[in-house]
Formats: sequence, structure tokens, C-alpha cells
Amino acid sequence: MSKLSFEFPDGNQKEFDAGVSVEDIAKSISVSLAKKAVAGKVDGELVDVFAPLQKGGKIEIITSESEEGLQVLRQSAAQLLETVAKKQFHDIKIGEISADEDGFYVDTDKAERQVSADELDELANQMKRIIKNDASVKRVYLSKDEALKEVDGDPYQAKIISEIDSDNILFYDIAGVLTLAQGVVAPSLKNIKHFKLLSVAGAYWEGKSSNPMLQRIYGTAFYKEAELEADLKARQEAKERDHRVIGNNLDLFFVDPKVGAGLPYWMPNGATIRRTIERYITDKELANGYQHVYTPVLANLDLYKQSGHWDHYREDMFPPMEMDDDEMLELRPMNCPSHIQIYKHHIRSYRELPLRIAELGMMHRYEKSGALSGLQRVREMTLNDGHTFVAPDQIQDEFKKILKLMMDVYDDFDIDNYTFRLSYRDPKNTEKYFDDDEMWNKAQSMLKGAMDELGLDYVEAEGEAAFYGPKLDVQTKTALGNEETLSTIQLDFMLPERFDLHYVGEDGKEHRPVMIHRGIVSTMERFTAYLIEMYKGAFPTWLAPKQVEIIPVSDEKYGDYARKLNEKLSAIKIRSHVDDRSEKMGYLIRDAQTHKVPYTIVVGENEVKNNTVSVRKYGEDNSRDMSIDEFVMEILKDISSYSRDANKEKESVDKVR
RNA sequence: GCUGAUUUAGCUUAGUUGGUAGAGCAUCGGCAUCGUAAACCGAAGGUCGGAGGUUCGACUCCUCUAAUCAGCACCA
Repeated sequence: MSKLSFEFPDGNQKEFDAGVSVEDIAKSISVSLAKKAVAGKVDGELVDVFAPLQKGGKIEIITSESEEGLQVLRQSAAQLLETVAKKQFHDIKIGEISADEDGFYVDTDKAERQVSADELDELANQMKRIIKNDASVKRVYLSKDEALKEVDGDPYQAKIISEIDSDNILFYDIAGVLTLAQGVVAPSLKNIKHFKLLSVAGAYWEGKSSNPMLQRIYGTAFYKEAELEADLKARQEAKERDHRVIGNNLDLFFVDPKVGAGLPYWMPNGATIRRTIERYITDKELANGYQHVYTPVLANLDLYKQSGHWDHYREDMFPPMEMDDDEMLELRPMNCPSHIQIYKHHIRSYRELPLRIAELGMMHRYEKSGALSGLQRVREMTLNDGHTFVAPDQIQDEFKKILKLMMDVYDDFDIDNYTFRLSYRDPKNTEKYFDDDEMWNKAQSMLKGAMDELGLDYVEAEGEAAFYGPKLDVQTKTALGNEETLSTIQLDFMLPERFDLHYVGEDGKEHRPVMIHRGIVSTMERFTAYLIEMYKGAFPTWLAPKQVEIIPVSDEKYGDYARKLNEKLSAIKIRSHVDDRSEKMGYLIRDAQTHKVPYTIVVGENEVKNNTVSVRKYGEDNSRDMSIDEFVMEILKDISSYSRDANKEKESVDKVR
């Protein structure tokens, strides 16, 4: 029998006979380790404890303590859920089942009616019964033919089996039911003590919308009760962070179904936040060499035919309006063609490059109804858009400049939880994109090269590019954990070609510029939603709709002092307000706190006498007495520094030089 | 768009064997003028998302439709 060599995490090497299992290997170290082992990991791949190993490599024994141990627990729970689902519904079909850092899921398909949320409790009870009475898991290996026979009548399982590259297919026998292994299951189910079935939702088979939709059952599981409870609590808290909830509570925005889905209204409070962001980013861009413009939201459809949007982006566009004189007008889905018109309006010299055109450009996209979500996904949005026209040899430099600007802006907003994603076209589905292999390859490698040169980490994703070029996307997560793109920088060789753009070079000849599309603070809608969730509605002073709430202890006696103070603050553009409603002071303070006003000022007898204010900052329990001038100094400094800690400044900007 | 669920006063929500709706907060009116998270009393406010149907009678049952939510697919 041949020998296999294994290397342990501590560097030790050991040899075993081929066909040895992880359990055997663990036993050779210690019996207690073998007992604790829930799986093994060979060369980075999880394996069942009992699986006969056919090749050696780096080996790790997985116990409940590790990340992978948790994954095994969840996979076990998923496989158990599959078992009870099969017992409960004899005609059920099973699609993909999976476990990850968020929990686990099992895809099901039932002829009559899909599994409903009401049935989750019953399924969970049956899972518990098996864990209690019959927790052992037997391994059964079937040949491919036997396996296909076993899952007869279930096309999804048959498809999965047919794609397995082996004639030795592992099934788990749980309580007398065979389930195809779609991951690694622990030796026993007795560790599944703390789990919860969370919800059901549709999910396309194999993730393709052309395929039938299955019913996905979501759940989660932990080794420790405290961890499960913490997780459930975190899910609850995520809902409290939801920008739609906060937006309603703080009266920031709303969507009226009678007016239209995905068409948000900004209430004065939300509008103030948006206006502050807009002023900030406009000033920032003007200071960085951008020229701000205004261009029409409507244009002749021909413009979007020439740009390629009509061919490649029509699904996301509103249908054109046919006018009396047969002209077709289109609501723009993107601003790039508009800025191209600005570029083309004059003959451009190489001396003007890079030419940076920016606009808070309103666009309309016909988003699928199911995609709409508060301010995160809407049908009318205003993008912090910018297009730089550069000579080919300026691409790298301009890319870096944009990235530096972006990180500078992120610092001002305290955004530090994001990842870079290089988004390429899908090589298998090229008809979605402009057809020019050479340009795609060039643009993609240029982007990658720039990122590598800057030494920044990124992930690469095929099929995420814009139809006209590859992009660098900045990916963030919403409160509910969904990934979304915030900022983006896109390289475009196509539109300059399509619109026959040129500039006059030093040599007096015409040259083709390259376009860089970029959005720094995303759309006003999405960015505001992101900030609401990030700050949990407690906006830093410079962004807060109301910065100061002044509360007189008694309106009759101290109201005048409060109003005079308010005038003084308002005169220097501090967003201040006197709450002179005839309510008890405690009530007014509570109101200011629940609305997360950064500064609450109480004025009464002492303050009037000493010409001072009693200041309570949001998040602090104690109030401080200070003179009015001291307070003005403090809040002005707070606003001008974007409410940042002085020592935190400029850290990430330095990363991009 | 798809699967499932939901839709009751401005907001949050109660209301199952079908007999035309209760509450808290907010609002308004009184009363109180009060030192750091909700004083007290009273009033007004909904025909139960919309349309159609079954029924003597529907918020409660059925059909269609719209929107919202979870997720999938799609995306700033």
C-alpha cells in the first residue's frame, strides 16, 4: 500500500497509508483531538473526518473552535434540514444546499405549494427530535449510477451528481434518509444545539433567471447559545440601522406609491443632508480641477443610439417619448453622452487635458420592481458624476488623482469599511459589451497595473464591467448585509471612438482622447442611504439636519434669551432651533435626543444670569456649562473639521501618493 | 421581473369560526411654566391599499391590481 505524507500546521511531517481518514490521523495525535474533530482540511480543502484520503499534503484537524468548524456545523444543520424536509414532504426536490459565514440554506422545490415560513417551526422541531434521538450520521458511498437511481425524480440532484467528477459519491444517512453530500458534515449531529430557521425566499436554480425558481430556506447555527443569541440580536439591530426605518423616524425622505415606486421625496431634513453633501463635493471637485456643468435630463434618442446605450442598456431605460413631430425623446440613464457634448462643443487642445467635466447629474433608470429599495435603489437618481478626458499617456496619473480624491473624501465622511473590486467584462457573454477584444484587454490590464503599482488590495470580478469599459468599484455593505457599489472609476476607450472625439496634439494633428468616468460620492440617494446606516441616524455635526436644539427651562421666563441665542447662531449659518413648545423640559430633551441632534442646549435662570449655555452633546450623558463664545468656537471647529478626530486625519490618503 | 409574505388613523399597531373597527405616540383644546430621556384631563382623527366578486351582510372568503418587505436575478 502506498504511503501518503502529511504536514501539520506546526511543521511536523508524518506518513500514513493511503486511505487513511482524518479521524485516524487525529487519533495518532491524541484521542481527545479525534473526539473533537468535526472535519479535516487537506491543502486548504475541507474533508469529511471519515473520508479515505488518497493524497497527502498540508493537513489541519478542524474542531468546533475554528471558522471552518462553524461552517461544518452549519453544513450539518443544512443536511439535517434536507433530511427532515424529505421526511415531511415526500414529493420535495432539493437543489443547492450551502453554509457560509451568514448561516446556511437549503433550496427546495415542491409541486403543489412551496414551503412556507409557517412550516419552519415544525421542520425545526423535527430537526431537534433527530438530534436528540438519532444523532449519528452514516457515510454511504454510491457509484454514479446508483446515486442517480437514488435521487430518481429529482432533476436538481441528478444534475449535481452528473457534474461530480468521481464514481464514488458520498451520501449521508441521517435517520434512515440518504442525502447527497454537498459539503462536509460532522461525525455526529449532537453538536447542533443552537440553531434557528430564519426565513424562506425564492432563489433561481443555479443562479440563472432563465431557470426555475426554488424556495430557499435560510437558517443559522452555532455551537454556543450565547453566540446564537448574539447573532439574532445583531440581525435585529441591523434592522434598526436600516435607512428606511431611520429615514422615516427622522423625517428624511419618503416614497409615495401613488406617485411612483422608486421616486423618492426628500423632506427638509433629508434635503439638508443632501445639500450639505452636494455643496461639499462640488467645492471639493472645483478645487481639484473639475469644471461643473448642467446638462438636460432629456435628449433625443439618437444620442443614446450613438453612445450604444440603446443597444446595450435598453432594459434599464425608460421607453422613449414620441413627440408630435415624431421626434423621440429619451430620459437619460447616464450622463456620459451629455458630457461628451460639452467636450465636443469646442475644438480641444492637448493643453486642456486632462479636461474634467463634472455634474450632479439627474438620471432615470427603469429598475426592476423587485430591485427597488428605499434610497438604495431608485428610478430617479442624481449621480456625483465626472468625466475626465485624457491623452493616453495621462491615464495612469489621472487614475491615481481620482483615487486620491476619493480616499480624501472618504476620510471626511469617516468611511473605512470597503473593498476594491476590479470589474471586468464576462468573457463568455461578450454581446453585452462593446465588441473590441483588444481594447478590453488593454483597458483591463491598465486598471490592474495601476492598482498593483499603488499596492492596493482588490478582488477581481468578471461580468461586472460597464458595457463600455472595465471599472474599479468600491464595494460596501448595507445594514442588512447586501453588497453595493458606492464609488466607481471606469476606463473607456469606446465612447471617444463612437463619438469621434479628438484633440489637437503638440504635433498639430488630431488624436483620440480616453475617457475616465467616475463617481465619488455615488448618487445622492445611495450615498445618503449609506451614511444614514453608517451613522445610524446620528449624523456628525457638519451633516446633521439640525445641529443645535435650544431648550428654555421655561419659555415664559427664558424664551427670549433662547431666541436671541438662536438668532446669533443662525446668523453664522449654524442650523439651530428653539424648542419653545409648552412641554416639560424632560420631554423636550428626550425629543432632541431621539432625533439625535448633535448639541442640546438648555437655558434657564443660571444661564441668563451668567450669559452662558448648558451644553449636552449627543452621545454624552453630562452637560457642560460654557460661555456662548466658547460654545460657538467649539461647534464651528466641529463643523469645519468634519467632526473628525484630529489624530485620525489623513491616514488613508497617505496610502495613495 | 421571479418566489413567498405583508398592506388597518400622520407613525407603531390590536382585531380567526363574516354582523360596518380598538390602542399607544403624534395632532388639537384645556391645565401646568417645570432644571437634562415622556406631567395630567379632554377632543378630533380610520370604512380597514385599490377594483371587482361571493353573501341578507366582508377589515375578515375569492379574483385581479398596486405598493412594500425578505431573498433571487439585475445594478449607482
